[in-house]
Amino acid sequence: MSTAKATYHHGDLRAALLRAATELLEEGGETALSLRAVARRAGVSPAAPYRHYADREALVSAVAAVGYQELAERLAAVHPEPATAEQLAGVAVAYVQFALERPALFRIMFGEPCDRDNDERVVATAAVSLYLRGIVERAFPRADADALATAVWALVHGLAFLHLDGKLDASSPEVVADRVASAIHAVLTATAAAPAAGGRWRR
Amino acid sequence: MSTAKATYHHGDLRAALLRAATELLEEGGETALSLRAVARRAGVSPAAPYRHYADREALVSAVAAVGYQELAERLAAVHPEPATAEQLAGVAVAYVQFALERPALFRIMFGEPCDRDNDERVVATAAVSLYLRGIVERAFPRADADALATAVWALVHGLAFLHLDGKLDASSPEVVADRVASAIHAVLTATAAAPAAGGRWRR
DNA sequence: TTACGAAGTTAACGGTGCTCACATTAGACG
DNA sequence: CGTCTAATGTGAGCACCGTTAACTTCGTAA
Repeated sequence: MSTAKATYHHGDLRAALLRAATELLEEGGETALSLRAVARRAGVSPAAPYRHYADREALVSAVAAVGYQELAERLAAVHPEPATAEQLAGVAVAYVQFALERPALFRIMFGEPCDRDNDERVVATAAVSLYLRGIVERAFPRADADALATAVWALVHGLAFLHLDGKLDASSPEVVADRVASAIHAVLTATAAAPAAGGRWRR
Repeated sequence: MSTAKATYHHGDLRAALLRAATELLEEGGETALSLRAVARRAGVSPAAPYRHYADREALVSAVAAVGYQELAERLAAVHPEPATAEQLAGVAVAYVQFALERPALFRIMFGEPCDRDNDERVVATAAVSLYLRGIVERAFPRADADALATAVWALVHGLAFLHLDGKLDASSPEVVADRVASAIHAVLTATAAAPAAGGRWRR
């Protein structure tokens, strides 16, 4: 009762809109996230949101931004400072599970063109990127950190999307976790499996 | 002049709709691909498409299906039967470049929930999957082919999306090609960069 | 030739994003 | 304590969307 007065204009729409939008997204997927529906749920006229968000895109971006934050927290919760390949795999599993648990949110975050001028978004994704880079530097100190961090992010990101799209079976969390872990294992030990003994990178 | 009669009902809508849809997608992105606009461009009433496609989703799926085919051809054109890590990298670059050249199409193909009951779609993606698996089996005969093929697809797919979303700089095709190649290189030689000499997978 | 069924049309419903002119009111300033 | 202003919410309205239903056209097979 301390939060909103509820008597005058509204209190703080913007926050209410953001919350309503998140709920609608969770309940009905991206299509359910219409500006009018959000306004309806916030108990306000269809034009009111435009006082706080330039357009639908801006509201969606705001939802995505909190999504990035939640993803970052989720990853950090797995291991504060992962430093081995197995811990890296654990983080990867968490990333994919996040995508599968909240598919609509994940698609909002990554599945559509992102307006570059949304600060929250770029900051948040930079955080994810840095976190991964840290892991890579600790686990593979002698590697090209930039390239490897990019590769790891892409690998994990791709696994998330392929599961999300039904390209890979995602019927149970266990099989997903297994597949993610073994994919990472396979790729990190691929050189050993190349035909030329030792499997050096040839050029 | 041999193709369409243009005198009677229409000739073959369905094909014309598919073509119009592809054009609109290319010109104005996903949002431009409305059933009404497609009908307009095909010179037909707004309700006509429903004789050939159950709903918008069905038409979009059809567009996606030809996208899968084109992607498959594009990859096959790089190397008919890639068998080394470098050739694999070449295929990866082609995959990412396809995504960047035709972003809207790529997003249609992968960026939204895919209805499982569209045969064309599942067949086409199976083809891509098999193609990659073949490469992996030839280049890394001693690896777990399933796991490694999955990992490679995910890696490449993730690289495509991260570039598409501006998470990675995609300003010029050259820097993209470089990044993709070195990411693959990095991940395939990661074990050698692990702290424990030899970099075996620990458990 | 006629009757049928596939393919196209028109009109309409409810929903959407967005804009503009207007009403209200919180809070700063005299 | 009163007043003015700028922010915030309203209502009506535009153009568009997907989808459906009832209707018309017309090639084709009996």
